[in-house]
Amino acid sequence: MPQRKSGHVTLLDIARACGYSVSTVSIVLSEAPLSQNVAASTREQIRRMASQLGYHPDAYARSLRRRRSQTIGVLAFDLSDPFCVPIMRGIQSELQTRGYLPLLMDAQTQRKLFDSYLKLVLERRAEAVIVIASWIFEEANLLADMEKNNVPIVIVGRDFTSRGIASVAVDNEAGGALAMRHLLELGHRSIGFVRGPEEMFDSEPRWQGARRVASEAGVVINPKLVFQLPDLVGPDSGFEGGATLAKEMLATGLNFSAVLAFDDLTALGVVRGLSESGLNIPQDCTVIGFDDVLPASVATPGISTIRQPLAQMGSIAARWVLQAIESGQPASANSPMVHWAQPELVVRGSSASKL
Amino acid sequence: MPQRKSGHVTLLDIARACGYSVSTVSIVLSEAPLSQNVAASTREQIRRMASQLGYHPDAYARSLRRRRSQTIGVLAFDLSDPFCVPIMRGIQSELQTRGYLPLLMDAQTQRKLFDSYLKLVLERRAEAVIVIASWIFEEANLLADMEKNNVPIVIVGRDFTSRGIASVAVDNEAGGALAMRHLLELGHRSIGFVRGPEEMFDSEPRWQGARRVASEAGVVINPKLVFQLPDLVGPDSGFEGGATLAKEMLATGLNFSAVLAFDDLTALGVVRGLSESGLNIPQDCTVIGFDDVLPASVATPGISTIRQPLAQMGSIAARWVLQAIESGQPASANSPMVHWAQPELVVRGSSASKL
DNA sequence: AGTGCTGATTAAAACGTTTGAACTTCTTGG
DNA sequence: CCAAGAAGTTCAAACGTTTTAATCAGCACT
Repeated sequence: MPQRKSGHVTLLDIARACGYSVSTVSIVLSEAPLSQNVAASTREQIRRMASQLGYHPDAYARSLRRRRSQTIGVLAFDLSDPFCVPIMRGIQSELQTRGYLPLLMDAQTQRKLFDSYLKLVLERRAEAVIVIASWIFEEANLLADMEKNNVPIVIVGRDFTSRGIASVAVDNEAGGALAMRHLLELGHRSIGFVRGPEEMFDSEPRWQGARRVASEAGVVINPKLVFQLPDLVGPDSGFEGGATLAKEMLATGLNFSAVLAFDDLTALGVVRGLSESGLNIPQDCTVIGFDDVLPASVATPGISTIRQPLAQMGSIAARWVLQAIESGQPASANSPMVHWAQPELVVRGSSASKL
Repeated sequence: MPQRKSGHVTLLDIARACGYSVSTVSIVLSEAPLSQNVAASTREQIRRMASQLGYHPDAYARSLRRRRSQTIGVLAFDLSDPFCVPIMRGIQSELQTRGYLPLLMDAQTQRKLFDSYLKLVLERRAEAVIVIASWIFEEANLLADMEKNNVPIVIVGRDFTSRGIASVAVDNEAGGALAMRHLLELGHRSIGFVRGPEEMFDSEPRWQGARRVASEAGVVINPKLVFQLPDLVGPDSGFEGGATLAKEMLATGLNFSAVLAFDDLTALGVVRGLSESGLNIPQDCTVIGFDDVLPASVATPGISTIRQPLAQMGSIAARWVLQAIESGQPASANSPMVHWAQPELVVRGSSASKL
């Protein structure tokens, strides 16, 4: 075991150990095109020595020289949102096959942290950035700082094309429509709604979709049964809100046999609120959510929901940034691209036909 | 805007732009001790120019030169396990205050991926590694490769001191005891058990703790009511298993008024199984889980559970590796350290007294 | 014997920083 | 008037790679 000063084996160590130059060793170990010209015996010897000494190339030195970090920043606004992980996995598996490393960061819903990570992404010379916007958030200067250093950006979970950023998002309108159609097919006519908070972008189109389908079917929505979550204070405040509003809904004294909730956590909140008031789900009221996160499937009854193809969305975002890197264009070349992912209805125990 | 060849502003660019040498610029911008000797006016000028050009120091060049990556590898075996995220946050907030960057990696339960990330950690010259072992996993060679390059390791979620690795884990025995005591205090005497799968380390001590408390109270456990989950095929197969075993438990025809489940997902499975067989929770049967993950709290009824102080565990692990780095010792100096985190009982709607 | 080729190897420069030592110029005390 | 600091700045080497161009031996052809 050679005495190394800085704790890590370098090319030089190997070169000395087997009597070749650093260049040769580098060429062999990095499998450069030139390595075909290196004598097979030499290659063999170098490789053996490398693994014997436990050599691992220094990514810092390599990236510095190659001027490529092979790294993509992935900035999640709130990793504790179960929504994020599948997206990340989609990204990760796409990047991996192409030899890129995702540099994962969790802003923990803190804007300050988000900013500091943005700086970090620049310092670490990430070749592109993917932002997972599970939540509300407004970042105009994000655009400024990144675009200036021409680092391609794609945002997933939110349509930011109006700000000139390529976006991958679920087709909320279609999802809202899907949910409404399901309720109508079950025979429900008096339906309560819990819309998302004002600040949440997803909310409006979901509502639009639901309303469109209702009016197409000639069903009127009683505005007294339409509630809206207050602005969120935390990632899981949808649950509390759902429970509270469900009770308010009952308090109106109006009849309803189904509730369409903004998302799964809200739906779970609604179930809680209704249950605490003595109702049985789904016998007394059908409840449907949106997203299809884990808690929706393991609750009893399972929550019917509109599933987002999260992994797929992640992998599209990844493909886009890679493409942008390779073409040298900013991802938002002329007119920023947008992909609307198609959601899917998942029927579970919280659905029942109207008798 | 100066024409830069490689897309990024360097110290040289700034130096040229304001007529000083690279050294001076470096000294100012990196706030080296020498910068006190630099004229205030010079400092001012350099800083202004730097921010005007949008300079961000190159982490690669810097780390190369300083021989410190300021990076800690954080290797999660399965990020989709809700268990991981709070731990990561604990780690992250601890590291952040000390100026380290967590290099987050998700092995997605794949051993192959895990190995390749281990290699990556070495290449990226992480100064230490924290492994989040949410799941079963056996890595003897982990030790070999890391320890050889003397990178300190701490594992959280599992006691690996027998392999010479510092570990932070919950005190499962105490947790099992806590759960059992809760059931006894509610008056339950006939209790069913769903133990964790053979391969899961956590399972045995939880069971020991529960049994100890039972025998101390003179309560006998009917072995016919003790079930065990089959080996897991996926991270959420605990749910399926719980549902199936709950039905088997009913099929024994034996009486029981409470079930102690291995973890929250299993408990949710049990609730599902019992409900499908027509029982009401908690009136007909109390159910308690372990971990306190999100789905347990938002289900209706909420699942009583034993909470692990996950964030705290993460931050202890982080403190340990930092300490190891600073002292130059491997974290597992002589005898590897172990911290047993104390769990806490959380009572929710799935608990009811025996009438 | 010179030319050109091939096959194997290497020297040296570069990537963007940091840093110990050196170099000025200026002050101050003797 | 000189020695000795101090203040402000710079030189140059180093960190571990990659890569271009060069070297060198051997060999075949005119």
